[in-house]
Amino acid sequence: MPELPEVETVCRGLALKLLGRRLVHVEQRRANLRFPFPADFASRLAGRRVEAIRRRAKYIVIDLDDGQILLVHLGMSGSMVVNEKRPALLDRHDHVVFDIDDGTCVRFNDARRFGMMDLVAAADFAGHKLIRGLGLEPLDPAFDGKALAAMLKGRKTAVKLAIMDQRLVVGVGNIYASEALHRAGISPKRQAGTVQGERAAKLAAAIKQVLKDAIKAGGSSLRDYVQANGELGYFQHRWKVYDREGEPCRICGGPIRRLTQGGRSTFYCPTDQR
DNA sequence: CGGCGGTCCTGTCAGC
DNA sequence: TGCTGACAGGACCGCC
Repeated sequence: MPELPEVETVCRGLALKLLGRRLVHVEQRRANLRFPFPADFASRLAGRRVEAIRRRAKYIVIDLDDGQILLVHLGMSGSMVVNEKRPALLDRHDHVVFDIDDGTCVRFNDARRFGMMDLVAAADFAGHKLIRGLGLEPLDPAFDGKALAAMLKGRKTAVKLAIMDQRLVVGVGNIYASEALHRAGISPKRQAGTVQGERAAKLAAAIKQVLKDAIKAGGSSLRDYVQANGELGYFQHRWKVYDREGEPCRICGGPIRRLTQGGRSTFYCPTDQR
């Protein structure tokens, strides 16, 4: 899925198009994504004005004028596509279509359907099942070496799995986990609890930096990601290690290695990461 | 509580 | 060209 920088980019793109606008019509085109849609989903959204759009972890959080919040997760393959007009032909994976009061059209497209949408009263948001257990935002100043060391302390799992654990720190997915560990010079296999002190400070800084760089670049993307503004031409990031198995490390020139952790691919340089 | 494996679903690509 | 299996950005859930 889009990781934190991609979700941030989608939020910013959606805000440009939707802030202050009304949803004149919403079409829900199937009964469920990852979860069933809430009851009367489309009718509860029709006529609502968008007051704010923000991000929490990898969730898009849309405040509406009646005190409801539309919660959206893009899953692995979800995207928001904005068009000036509603297209004559929809894609088979366009699951929700929003018609906006200025005539534009926003479609939620998600081939794998690991994404989700829910409607929640603003007062119940913090206690929402999917929100309440989330960890620290990595770009929050409170997320620093000390905070990271405290959350990793005593953990026997590999550090790569730990920094992808949304209960500890949010928004770091499979790509940026590998990238941040390479930047920090830490092996993805290292036991999480041993990342303390200077190492933790370095890793926290590296996580912040890889995320910031990607946000600055407009969000990086892979093949089925479409920016919120609907433009194709998506950004090709030059990863340092991700998806570069066998290619030369940009630091030492040695081959990048791949391994499997928690069922997912990890990429790293065995020379520079310890 | 921590840690691990299974699971949801479709699309794409490498290899035969 | 067609088939098959592996793999793809997530994360919840149940089990030990």
